[in-house]
Amino acid sequence: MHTINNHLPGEGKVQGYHAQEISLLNSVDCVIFGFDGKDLKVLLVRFPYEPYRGHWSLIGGFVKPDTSIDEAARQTVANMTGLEDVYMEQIYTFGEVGRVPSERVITTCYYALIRVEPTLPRLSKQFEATWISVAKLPNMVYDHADMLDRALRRLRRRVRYQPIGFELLPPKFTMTELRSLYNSILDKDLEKRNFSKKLLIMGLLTKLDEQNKVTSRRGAFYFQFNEGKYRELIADGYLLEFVAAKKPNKKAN
Amino acid sequence: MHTINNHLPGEGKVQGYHAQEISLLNSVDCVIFGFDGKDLKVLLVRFPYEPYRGHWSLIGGFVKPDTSIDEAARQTVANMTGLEDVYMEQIYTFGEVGRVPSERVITTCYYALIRVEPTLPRLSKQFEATWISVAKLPNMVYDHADMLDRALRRLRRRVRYQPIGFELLPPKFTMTELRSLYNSILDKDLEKRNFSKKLLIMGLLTKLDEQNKVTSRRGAFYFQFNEGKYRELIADGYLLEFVAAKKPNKKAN
DNA sequence: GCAAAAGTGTTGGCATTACACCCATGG
DNA sequence: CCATGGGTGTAATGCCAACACTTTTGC
Repeated sequence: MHTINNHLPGEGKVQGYHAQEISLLNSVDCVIFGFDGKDLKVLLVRFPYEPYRGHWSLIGGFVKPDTSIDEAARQTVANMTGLEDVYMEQIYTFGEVGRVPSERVITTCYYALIRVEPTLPRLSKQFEATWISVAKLPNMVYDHADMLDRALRRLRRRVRYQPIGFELLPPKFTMTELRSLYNSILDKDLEKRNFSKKLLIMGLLTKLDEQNKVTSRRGAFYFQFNEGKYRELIADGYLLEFVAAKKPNKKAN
Repeated sequence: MHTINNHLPGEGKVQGYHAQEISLLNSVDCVIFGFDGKDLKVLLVRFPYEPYRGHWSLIGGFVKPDTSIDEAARQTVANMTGLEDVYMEQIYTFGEVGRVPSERVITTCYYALIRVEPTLPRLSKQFEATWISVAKLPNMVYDHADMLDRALRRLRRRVRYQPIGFELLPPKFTMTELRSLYNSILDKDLEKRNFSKKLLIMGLLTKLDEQNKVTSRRGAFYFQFNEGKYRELIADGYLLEFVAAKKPNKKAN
């Protein structure tokens, strides 16, 4: 690195062989996905500055000199939702020159997977943070629509060979809830029997004695994600697609 | 974005609501993959500055205020190889605070796929640029080993459902050359009959009349990548894995 | 005539799909 | 007793992996 094409008059205070380089603004934006039991949602806010005041926007923040970009993304999510230790993944860095009209900003986009309910009390006040269904997204500032698009495609792909979907559910969930989640992420209608069959055969779920009696008369058994089994599977080299997803998109859920 | 956790004393010259933010150095590093007909290689250089002078390094450059990061990566590859219009993909952005000891630098990593031979005359002088087999990588400066690792994993995954492998081959290639390429990327020994069968059934290859008489007495027919067919397939929703890759890793090639 | 690479067809097993009916319960 | 969602088994299909022999020709 740092070998070529990099000789401009310096402005910064950097030393050594970086001395002549110009520094730039860096930010992170977070696509916070949530699942409310029915639809896949993203957490959006109202942009607080002119000329885009009031437009929908992802949540973000600038990268400080003594903070890693991962940490900046983590803090962004924590500030907005109150949640720590959230599953996050870096998606892509947007570095076009004019993507933010007023300034050159390089923005790294992350997604986070969280559960919707625990955030609900903490939200709402800050910039009207709102859970919005990914099925009907509003217009957004800057290139945030691109970010969301990339995040969603990444999630859809990732969910097929890693059990990250569990991050969007409470620790205990019914098979129907799990399938409903996958249906809304993949925008497919996965076949009920095959879905549970596959998950159970792989051993990724532990069936509990407890039942959810709320949504049905009969009651539906709760399951837990079996993390030990998952580790075992990937250690053995299986990180297989674990959700059949071949049918063309019917109506989800 | 730009809503929270971002209020530090300003140093930069930015205006508006960014005024108090501090800017950082941004660079790009490129993992340039090449295939010499036998092994998958990366193009590395000798790092030119102390205290790492002479250590192996990826090729990179700083991001200028009026250049996008994609463009910076493109220029880096062009400067080092003389090649334009190269297949490139952004991999990941490395933003840990201490990853470059002397300075805070945020680096976005790309990979590029090119053919080895056309670069050979142009290389060598600049920082001893050298094609090195990915099978036996040397130690590298900073976190470049991590970059290479990520790039390689991305390539291995990508190559299974997008025909990017063709970018590493000349326009005309034999079935054996193609298989040899996939063998070295995936570090597997793909079965000869099944490999050609699958490719041919998918219609992604056009068989030419011409033969390569160099590597065998009998001669091997050349093929071309059928890009139209590829577009047709993805338009129809097939972006399937098109290389069988189940066998555990035997010896490649 | 033989070494060296190219080329090709068939089969068994497994995974995936598709499909329909019974169960348990609260009201 | 019935409406609602929960839960399960089987058969047909297609895809993939495994496998071995023939062809060509330069030397």
